[in-house]
Amino acid sequence: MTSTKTPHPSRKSARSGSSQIDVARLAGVSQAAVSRAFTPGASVSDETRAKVMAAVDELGYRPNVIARSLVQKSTNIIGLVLRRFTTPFYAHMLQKFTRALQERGYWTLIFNIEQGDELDNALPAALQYQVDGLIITSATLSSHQADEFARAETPVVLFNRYVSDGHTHLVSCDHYEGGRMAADALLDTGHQRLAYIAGEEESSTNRDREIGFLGRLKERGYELALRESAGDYSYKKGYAAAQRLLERASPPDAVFCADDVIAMATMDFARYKLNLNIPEDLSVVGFDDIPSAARPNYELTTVRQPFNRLVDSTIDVLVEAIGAPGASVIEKKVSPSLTWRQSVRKND
Amino acid sequence: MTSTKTPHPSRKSARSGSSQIDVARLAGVSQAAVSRAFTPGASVSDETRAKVMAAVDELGYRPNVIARSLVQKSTNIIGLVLRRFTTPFYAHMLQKFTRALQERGYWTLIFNIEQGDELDNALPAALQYQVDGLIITSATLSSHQADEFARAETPVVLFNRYVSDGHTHLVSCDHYEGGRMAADALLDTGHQRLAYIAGEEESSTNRDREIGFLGRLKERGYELALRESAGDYSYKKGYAAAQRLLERASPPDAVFCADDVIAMATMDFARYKLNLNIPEDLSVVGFDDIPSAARPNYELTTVRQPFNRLVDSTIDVLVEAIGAPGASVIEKKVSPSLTWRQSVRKND
DNA sequence: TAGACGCATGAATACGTATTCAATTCTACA
DNA sequence: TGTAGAATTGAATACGTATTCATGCGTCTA
Repeated sequence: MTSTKTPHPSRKSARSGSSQIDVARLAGVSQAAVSRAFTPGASVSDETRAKVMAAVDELGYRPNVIARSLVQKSTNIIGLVLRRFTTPFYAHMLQKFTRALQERGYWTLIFNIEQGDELDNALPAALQYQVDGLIITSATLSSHQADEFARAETPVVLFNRYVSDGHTHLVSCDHYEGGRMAADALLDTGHQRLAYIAGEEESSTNRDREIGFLGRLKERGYELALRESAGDYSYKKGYAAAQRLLERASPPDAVFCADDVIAMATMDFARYKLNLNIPEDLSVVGFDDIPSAARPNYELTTVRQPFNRLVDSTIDVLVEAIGAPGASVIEKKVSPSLTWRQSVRKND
Repeated sequence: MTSTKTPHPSRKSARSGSSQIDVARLAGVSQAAVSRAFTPGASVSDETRAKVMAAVDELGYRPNVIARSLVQKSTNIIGLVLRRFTTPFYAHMLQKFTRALQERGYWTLIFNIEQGDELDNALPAALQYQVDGLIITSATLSSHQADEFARAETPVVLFNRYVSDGHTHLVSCDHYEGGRMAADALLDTGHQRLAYIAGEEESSTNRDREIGFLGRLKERGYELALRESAGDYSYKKGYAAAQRLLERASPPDAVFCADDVIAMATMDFARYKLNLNIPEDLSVVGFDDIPSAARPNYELTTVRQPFNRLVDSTIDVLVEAIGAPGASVIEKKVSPSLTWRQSVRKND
């Protein structure tokens, strides 16, 4: 045997500090022992564990989660696909998601898909990063895309979309039912000339809310008097849509807005540009019940999406799917409720 | 023996689809060839690359980034430590950060540190996940913590903190200068009785803004008449602070608020509860220039933090530090500017 | 006291990739 | 046509960890 054994003087490992091998050497044990000292259920004597931990402290060793992920085939990372960061509803969602996931031992990897085609970019990336699961908001999967995740056995939950393809888990607020609630709220209080301001036309949430609203109107023998579209869920677009709507010859006496931000914009335009009083001259109903809807200058009556329940359910579904791969598809629909405040006139 | 040896017929790799070895086998080449086919600069003939890609398509193979990260010692993941998700300023920051990082080929791993001690949780996790770099907002590193990152050669940039310890990169808006601008704005327009409403007392941004404001007042022979503290940057706390401030016996004629949200709350309280006119009866200056500050019902005059420049600079610094480890510490201060709107009375 | 059994341990291996190294083929030029 | 040099290739190795397997040891029971 030609000894020499590739000397490689003090290589000291380039970047990630020290490894379990370094710790093992210093502690006078095997690398396996070091690994076991960090593995909860493993079989290690208190003595070697103590030796290991002493060496760990001396070297400032930290486990390399990437290496662990490679062998365990689990990263403890959840991918979160998101498109509307600055909208209050989604900002709160993001906050809740990251917090709740952390409490369950997961970290959140963000995929921003605001630009047009970025979903096609994000999904492969999520797969390549071996995320343990994926939450998709404001987007839908093609069946081909769903297949790819199925093949990788990576569970996906669609958040606030309801396009039952029988392939992807779904957790959504019942926007359709929410639209119906808005209709009832306005009809029960005696309004006659109803309008709807749409948000993003392509989004299924917007569509479901509108369908529910119109359907309920028809059921009760009414029909929609006026319709405007903001185009997206921004304040600015909402404000412009409100202007187009309210400056018509015969304006509505009540308007249901696709979300709270549009509703707030509508109230602002009505009050500051038209000097209308709310709710005396115009009733407004929103959707979401974001925190600012409760501000004293809005006091918005709105359809409440049950925030925490939506997020918790989504994570429940995802975690369960991670634990039991191949189980059947879960579809959960969460009911909204109506939060009564001061933006609807009661003139029965 | 009773056991049937648990045959495990076609193991087929449990989770992550197929590997380069599978591709190699199918294409009739070596695993190294497959790797090279995916490595931009590598030496592969067009012929083998074609064979590889054909096999890739057939198997639906995707590179495992985790494995790659292990050998390359680089994950292309940036950690982002964040505390205030729902505050408009930080919601926009998050949006910009994820977008800009993606454009440079990085993905964002979120560390939510809203609970008290979670920074101590997040930092080790970031190190264990081998992030290529870390951006920390609304928090500061202890020198011990900074040392840990230095040892791991993981660059850290503190965002909007200015605590020069000579150890961590820093990118910040000049909040001190911003406070001075607010003072000048109010004094130049002839206000006499000035007040300040603080945000989160412990935050360095709040402190710097106040020190700048007070310092400039003193320089010009004035002093602060009244001070209130919201306690944090929420609308609710701001509203309550405004109430305490404005219901005093001799209220101010102008108030500088630690951020736009507090300023908006102040305006709302003044108008809806006290029937004051703004700016005739009370002038208000905010800080940040978030989009909603421009809404027609606020038209808030405010100190603008140069949003895009802050984010871009932060990423520039981080990327440069990743490319040149061991280089000297970078500290970049970005100047704010004043956005004039309608919430300040001009009575010179 | 012998045997059975559980616990601790280290050597070896696997995870999926990039990269070094040596060997081979190809190209071009004289 | 021969050869230097470039281009291509596969075998081997490394990255840092978890885990299997066989072994050694001590303890308990009969």
